[in-house]
Amino acid sequence: MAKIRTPDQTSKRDIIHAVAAELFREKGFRATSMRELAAKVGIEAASLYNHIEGKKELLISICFKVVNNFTQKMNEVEGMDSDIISKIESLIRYHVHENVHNYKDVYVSDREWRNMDDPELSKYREMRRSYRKRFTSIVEKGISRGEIKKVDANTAVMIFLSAIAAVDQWQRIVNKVSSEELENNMVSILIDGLRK
Amino acid sequence: MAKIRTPDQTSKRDIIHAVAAELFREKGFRATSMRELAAKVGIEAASLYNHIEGKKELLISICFKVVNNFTQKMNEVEGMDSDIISKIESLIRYHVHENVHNYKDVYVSDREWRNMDDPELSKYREMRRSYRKRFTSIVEKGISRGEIKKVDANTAVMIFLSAIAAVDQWQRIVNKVSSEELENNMVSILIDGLRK
DNA sequence: ACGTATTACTAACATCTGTTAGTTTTGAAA
DNA sequence: TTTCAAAACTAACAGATGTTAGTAATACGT
Repeated sequence: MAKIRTPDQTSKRDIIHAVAAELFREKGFRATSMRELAAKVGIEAASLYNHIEGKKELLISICFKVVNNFTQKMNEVEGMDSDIISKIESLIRYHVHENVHNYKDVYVSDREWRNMDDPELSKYREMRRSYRKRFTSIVEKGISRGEIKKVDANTAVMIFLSAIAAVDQWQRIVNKVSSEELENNMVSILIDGLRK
Repeated sequence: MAKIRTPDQTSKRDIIHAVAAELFREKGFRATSMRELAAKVGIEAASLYNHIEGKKELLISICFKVVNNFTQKMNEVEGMDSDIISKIESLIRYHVHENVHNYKDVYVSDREWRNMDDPELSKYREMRRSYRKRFTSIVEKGISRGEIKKVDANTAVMIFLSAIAAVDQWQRIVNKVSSEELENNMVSILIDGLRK
């Protein structure tokens, strides 16, 4: 026999997934062709199918990798023994961190998930919905405990998630300011507002 | 001669543009076919070309309509004789209003502009960049006047714009809460923060 | 009612798409 | 060196795409 499972540090499959995330982010899922992806990997389009199952599978894999990470973080935070503001701060910092250090996958998951089909589409939507609901519950608990002023919890969570999701669009800022500084700025503005 | 310029209240061209915005929003520019657009208008695909120049022209028209509106509003606000917090509040309220009442065009302009080509693409990017810069300048003036606490102005503007751009994704909230209530919630959270 | 500009239609084009079939090359275990 | 699975290649498919050409229907000013 020969060439049995070469568990290279980075398999070609992983390379393809990484390049796909890069292209999906730059041009969008639909605007990225398998021939273009293959060229960037350095092989012919047909050869991709020795490593992956298809174009849609690439998107599904990226989207669920991201959403699983956030769900896991939410599990951690919910189990924390701390005040509500600290929990929210933890979540904001994690979002910023992921959007800076894992921005390709996160961006694709945020912007291109519409291109999935059922049943994955439904499952993905449900996971996102559940995440937002858990986030909202934390804010509401903060309000009832008096740690947070009375605002619409849904609106607050909407602001957090969308503001953070846009971090990667502002590459200039990310380049100028360090990730940590960015986290601090966002926490300060979101939690304490603008007014002096 | 016959059929000279029928200035109907809503020309077929306007209808096509409106339906296009609806489809581009729902499925994305690339995923929307001219045959699908035509079917929703009630004609054949080829007939569209009696009214419009092509698919790309539809996107260009939508994107610049939106960006021109925001630029005009910025002109107004810059000319206002009021304190900085009021100016920012005006901009936030205008963004929320547009995102609720003109959400199809705004969404397409925000999310699908990548599908334009040069020279429109460059011009569009420059207009957005200019708008953000002017917004940032307002925040910075607020800081130097002592109306606003010392935050990174770029980060603050990023939070505003992205948070507001996501309003339309939260249809449940928009449906439950009135546009005015939503404006008030967002102004409160963004300007005064969460902490009690 | 007539004439004509507008608008709709059918048919087709050239191109691009994701994917499959079949074949050859490659590279490590034996 | 032999052997054979892994992985590359070429060629082609079937379908969708935006758009054009050519033609028929339509509706309005006269």
